[in-house]
Amino acid sequence: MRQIKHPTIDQVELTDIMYALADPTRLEIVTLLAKAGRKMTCGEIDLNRPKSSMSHHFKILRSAGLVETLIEGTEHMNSLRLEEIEQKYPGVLNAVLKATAKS
Amino acid sequence: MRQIKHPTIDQVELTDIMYALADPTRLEIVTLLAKAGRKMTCGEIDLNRPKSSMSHHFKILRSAGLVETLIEGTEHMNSLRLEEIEQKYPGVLNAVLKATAKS
DNA sequence: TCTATAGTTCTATTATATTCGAACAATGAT
DNA sequence: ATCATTGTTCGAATATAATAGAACTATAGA
Repeated sequence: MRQIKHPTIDQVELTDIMYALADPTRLEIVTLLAKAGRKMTCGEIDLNRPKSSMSHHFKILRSAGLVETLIEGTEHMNSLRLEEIEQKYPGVLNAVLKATAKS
Repeated sequence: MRQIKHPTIDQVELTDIMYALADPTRLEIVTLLAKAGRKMTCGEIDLNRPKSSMSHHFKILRSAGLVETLIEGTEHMNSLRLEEIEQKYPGVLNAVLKATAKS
């Protein structure tokens, strides 16, 4: 079962995270993952956009180090890399999530 | 003395802030302003780029609500809108500044 | 093996951003 | 008035990103 490659946390730049979160669709994906607090498939995160568009956004979230995707069968299980990011950039992601949680 | 218009804090979207901070040049401007903790002219913030490029980045920082620019004579005095942004998005900007302060 | 499912990758189109020289505007000083 | 200073705006080139249909890959199940 071939898995997707992710950046190690030390490869993650702050500007990568900012860039990934600058898109409303991606911010919503991240918010939904945080609210759920569990792994979710791409299909579960339905924002009324074509698969290819969603896949594009997931790819950017992964390359920014925000999301980890594990392949399980035909499904891709996505989760936030919250702890790792908090370790490297304390408070950043949590503050963003606190802000999006209100709306 | 005609002043530049800025968005009110309630007009500032989180994605605007993320977008503005996603550019390394702009993140550096914001970091320098925070470190200085005072108003700075555009000229003081010398990142070895042409005036027009710097002006462009300041414009985006202003439109994102991150920077306030007051015209004083021929100089444009820039400052971070830290308190306002902290009020609306608690922890976000401070966490980013804490991250950039280390490097 | 055939089929369905989940998601990626390819490709093209369109939209946005970045960069920076040159021209411009506003102020202050001589 | 003229000139220097500070920064903006314009314009055009180049680069990067978003969008989405179509083809493709990998796995699971019948």
